Amino acid sequence: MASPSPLPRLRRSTLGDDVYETITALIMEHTLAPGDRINIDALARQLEVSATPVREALARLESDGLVRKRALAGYAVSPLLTRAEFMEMFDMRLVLEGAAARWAAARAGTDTKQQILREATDIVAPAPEGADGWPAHAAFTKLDAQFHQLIAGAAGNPLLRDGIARLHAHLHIHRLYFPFAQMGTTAQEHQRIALAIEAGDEQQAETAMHDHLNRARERHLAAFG
Amino acid sequence: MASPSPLPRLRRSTLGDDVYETITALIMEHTLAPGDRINIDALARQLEVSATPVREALARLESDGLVRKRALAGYAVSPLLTRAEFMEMFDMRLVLEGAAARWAAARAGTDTKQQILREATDIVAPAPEGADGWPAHAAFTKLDAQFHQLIAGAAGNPLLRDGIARLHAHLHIHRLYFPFAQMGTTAQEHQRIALAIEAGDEQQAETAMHDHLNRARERHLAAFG
DNA sequence: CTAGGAAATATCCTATAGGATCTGAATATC
DNA sequence: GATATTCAGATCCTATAGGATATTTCCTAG
Repeated sequence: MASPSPLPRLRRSTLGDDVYETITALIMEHTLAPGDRINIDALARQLEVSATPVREALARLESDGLVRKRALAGYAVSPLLTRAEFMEMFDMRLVLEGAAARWAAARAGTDTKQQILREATDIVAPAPEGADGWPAHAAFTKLDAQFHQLIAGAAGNPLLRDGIARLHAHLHIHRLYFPFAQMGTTAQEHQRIALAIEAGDEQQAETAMHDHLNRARERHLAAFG
Repeated sequence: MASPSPLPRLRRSTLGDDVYETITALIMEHTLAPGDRINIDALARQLEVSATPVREALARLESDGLVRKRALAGYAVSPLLTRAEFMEMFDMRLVLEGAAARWAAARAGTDTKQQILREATDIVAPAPEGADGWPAHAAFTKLDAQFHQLIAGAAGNPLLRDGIARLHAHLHIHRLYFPFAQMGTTAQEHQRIALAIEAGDEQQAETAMHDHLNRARERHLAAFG
């Protein structure tokens, strides 16, 4: 037997890391709903840890923008976006994801481009068991996020990828409040983006991404009454 | 006497907030240099606080990207950017600050536009006491950052402003390692940006900002050998 | 019934203590 | 001399305790 590859490090995380991930998930799943006060002591009891790692996790989440701190009064989940904030976020998406599409068209390798095309196609048939309504919507939302995340990664700039991820975390929290997606229309929009990226056409990729985002914005605006 | 306006809240921050700001300043001033290990206990002793608010401040700074954590081994100041990272950061600046210039041209009010013009002019005479060399460089760097920050604010999108601020924090850490600025050239570039913004010419504002950033990139590349 | 104040309780924040793990120096082995 | 092992001390992480502050509840006066 040749020399074995080194064993993977068994553990390089702490309780604080676990708590951070747990709280993030609680927020994403709306167990901690937007605007909710976060009771540190109660949460620590539920998680069966002391308040110390909970506080540290919340400090990180504050800088992530997912929670807000009021000194001496504790933390709360960041509220749902106002209509104005929603518009600002889409403006920012236009800037960042437009650039991501452009750079992906310029830089992505063949394998990645094929994967982007596959993801654009997969979105049409998201529900594996003929599910309908909310489960279909959830599956679609997940695939939509994967598609955008894939392009963000394909752009080849970690700062851009992280910036888009931050926006998507906020967007994800809002998914319960958005109207059910129009999957056919979105799929076509995704495919136009993917085809432009595959063709290496930077300008067309950006235009298609802008088109998609602007239409998504209009679709989502119904949630703001 | 009409009803008095409510008195300002006397204090709405905690020791942890103070520690966060102190550590940020230590990093910005290179008292904690890039790559340095951060000894939590020693730092807590120096600051005459317990380790608790220090750990919380570091948790926030981790999410800010200014420090990195290695579980069970503690924190270190994020290292200086590699050449590749520096290039990625400038690509990101082109995207974000290009958009900021465009939006500022479209949205800024007359007062703000005048202020932008003033700041572009002020950068020519940064040293109040005929100082030379490093103090002039420091003063220039500060005014340069103010100019960019002003435009980011004038863009009217808080997400964009925050994104640019994050980039600038990283850039600021590197200022000790960059060549002395060519103030005359930079002033001209700033003025071109400011004039385009004042004129409300979005495209020209973005082009001028791109031009400025690309030239700044070239000037700074000497620091990478 | 409403408003204001006081008291009780809960929560937040920080210091301290202690166990787990890491780091670096000293020592042993080849 | 180079490398591996051991060990002591330092450091990190988390739990606990206690004081400060905020929030909630209760009571009283108008």
